[in-house]
Amino acid sequence: MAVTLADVATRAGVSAATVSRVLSGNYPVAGATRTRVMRAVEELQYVVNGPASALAAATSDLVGVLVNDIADPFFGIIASAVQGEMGTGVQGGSGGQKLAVVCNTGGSTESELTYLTHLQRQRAAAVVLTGSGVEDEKHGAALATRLRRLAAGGTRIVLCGRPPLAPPGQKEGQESQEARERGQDHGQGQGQEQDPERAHGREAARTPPDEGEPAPAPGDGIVTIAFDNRGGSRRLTEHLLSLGHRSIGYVTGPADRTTTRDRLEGHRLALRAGAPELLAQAEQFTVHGGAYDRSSGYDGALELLRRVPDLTAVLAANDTVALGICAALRDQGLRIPEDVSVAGFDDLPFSADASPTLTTVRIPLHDAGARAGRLALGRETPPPGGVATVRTELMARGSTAPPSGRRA
Amino acid sequence: MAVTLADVATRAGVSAATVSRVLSGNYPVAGATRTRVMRAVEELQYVVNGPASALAAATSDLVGVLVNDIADPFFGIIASAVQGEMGTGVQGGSGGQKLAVVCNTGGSTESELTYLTHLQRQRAAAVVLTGSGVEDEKHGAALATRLRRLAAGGTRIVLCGRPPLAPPGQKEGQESQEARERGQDHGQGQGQEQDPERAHGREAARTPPDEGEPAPAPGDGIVTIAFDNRGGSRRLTEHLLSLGHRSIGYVTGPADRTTTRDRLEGHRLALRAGAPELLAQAEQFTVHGGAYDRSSGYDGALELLRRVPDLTAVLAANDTVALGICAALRDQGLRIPEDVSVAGFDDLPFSADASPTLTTVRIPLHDAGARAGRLALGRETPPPGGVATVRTELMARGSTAPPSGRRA
DNA sequence: CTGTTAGCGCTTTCAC
DNA sequence: GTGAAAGCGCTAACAG
Repeated sequence: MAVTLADVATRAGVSAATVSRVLSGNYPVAGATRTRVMRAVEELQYVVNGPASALAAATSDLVGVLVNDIADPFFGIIASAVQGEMGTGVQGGSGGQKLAVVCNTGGSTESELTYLTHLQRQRAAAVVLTGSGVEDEKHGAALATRLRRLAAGGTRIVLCGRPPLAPPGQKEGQESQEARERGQDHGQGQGQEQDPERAHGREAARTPPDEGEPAPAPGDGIVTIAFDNRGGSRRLTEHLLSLGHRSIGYVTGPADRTTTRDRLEGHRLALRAGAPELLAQAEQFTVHGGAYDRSSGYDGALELLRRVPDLTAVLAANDTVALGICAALRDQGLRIPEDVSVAGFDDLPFSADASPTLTTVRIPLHDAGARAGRLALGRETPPPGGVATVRTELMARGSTAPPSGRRA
Repeated sequence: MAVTLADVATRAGVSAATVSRVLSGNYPVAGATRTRVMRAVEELQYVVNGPASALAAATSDLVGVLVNDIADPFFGIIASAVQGEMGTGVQGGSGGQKLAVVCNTGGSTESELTYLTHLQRQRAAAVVLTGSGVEDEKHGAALATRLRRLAAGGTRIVLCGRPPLAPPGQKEGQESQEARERGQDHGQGQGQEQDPERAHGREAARTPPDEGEPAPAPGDGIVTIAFDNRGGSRRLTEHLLSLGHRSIGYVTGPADRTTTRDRLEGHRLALRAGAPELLAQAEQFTVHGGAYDRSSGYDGALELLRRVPDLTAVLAANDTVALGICAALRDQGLRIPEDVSVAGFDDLPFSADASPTLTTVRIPLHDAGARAGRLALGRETPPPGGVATVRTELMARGSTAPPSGRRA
């Protein structure tokens, strides 16, 4: 089990320090010596002892990636992109490569905290938290504290796909409340988001862009790549409205998630602007799904049909839920989109191949994940204010069409 | 960044050794002392330094999970199951929990080796290699050597979804060659696999089952959970044959993968047994896809249609490829299954919801992954011979039907 | 350019 | 039961 640095040193006839220098490569060493050392390494099949070097150097090459559900392609794609930036690709070298640790929280807040502890134990170089956060007052505070402590300890923190942390002193949710208000008067619903950044205008204005060196982000150094869920959802509902739908159901994601809230808000904003008369009965048209999964969509659609027999369109929390909705509708003998239109969210790979092809909102998951990865490595300058909002794009496809008045 | 064991010790008025004992819990400590220590830990927000303890204890709590493509649900499901066994769930404790590190190799052999090095550096407690291995003579040897060295160093190795390593002295591929021969006369094609274990009969016979203590597996201690790809594929083709198809195309996965080979073999076995006259033109009906992805299916189907205009059925390397095939077929104005039947493999979640629902072969990915996880932790006794083969099940659904003689 | 010298923070005998 | 002390294997100043 052994073979240590010292063994290599002896074998090569040099000191341990020299071997260390050769291996880490960040120090001048004579060519001949280097060769000799390398040969000894080869012969002895020496492999660095990670823990020992992490201890001595007080740094580790671990980067944690927290995901809510690794079996869900939404997270798989992001995780894959993050990892793609770690440089452990084909280049085989031994340079500054990091090891991305994908941690599956299952959406549980405790699990999230537990993993954070693990990563803190390992003195992780960075942590990327992906996807929807949980909207719990208590957890939010605990999480924020923990993250800031980690950041203070030198671990880079990147949030990807969730809103930025509320500022320290501030009450949970207050920030988003404000953004919500502003949301009402932004965008005219013509597909193109005018300025997603404005949703976090105040944050963004706080500090001027850092130029040059990949510096720690402003404020607490925690960087955020948010998704414009609200805007995308709004445009999606506008699309339905413009097709002539007036009986639009909505199957949401889990109640306490930021993503769920934002998407629902976007939907309501569109209604308010384009068909305010529908707002009164909004609750009746909304089913709160228990999870971002297929069965949640299946059951939700059934419930919706029960409540609103003349439904002409259903919006889903995401593409997977939409698939479940489609299955339920079909089982009820309804055709898509002739009888009922269906739309998802995320534009996962299977959505373009579904039958009919699924209307949805595209989030550039891969790009966002890659950027998060670069940020985590400090290879990219953080956006001004530490927050960037990623645009989303309406993908109008075959599963939505004008209502045909099947019954009524 | 600090707060060390010593700080806690001082605060609690005990020695560092005592704090260590309290924290690891595997040593008698007076109740009062324990309480005092715990309080100090709380107050100081102490978090163990992983590298330091790993160095001192010469063990780590990392478990590596190598996957070919984390964005593919096939791997996501397995990884999720493995991680589910690590016990980092809600139980929050600090006991023998392990941290599962999901590593995305992208199917690259170098990347696989690189990750193994990283993991070895970290002195990982176990490594789980999932999915199809690459059939390269050179790589196979390098990988086997590396794996055995890791195993010798105390790291548990589990292969999940790929065939067992060839015995040390033996030539690559020889083992499977033999199994292949035997495959020809096993099973009468009636859906139920008679005895998948027989495929590795020789291995299995080598050593009697270990009872009692989760002992290191027999032989080199490397445990394998293989999937019965060949049997499943065979039954799938039999299904098509029994529906009356005689013009069956096949879009394979990447050429050098064990999974690709096994599934193709199963297909050929079924043909040989049920419709030997088709064997002669088999090559013409086979398109070698470049990857396990959608576009590979799309392009493959187009090519197949070009070669064989009167095609009545297409088999896909997996479900994702099948989706691409469906898309291509539809784009050509063909109906599924009326004009052409399509079948996939794996039974990923979306397959049951596809339209039409996809005929495929189910692999119990979650169960297999969970078992691999338990094996990796030494919480389950290895199967006799160190190899278990997981059964696969034909899921006949809506995408396959008798040929209708659309044209001829 | 290379060797020497201290630790990094924790675990673990070995005494008390 | 608890403390003292000796490293685990490596890195990072310092000297040469």
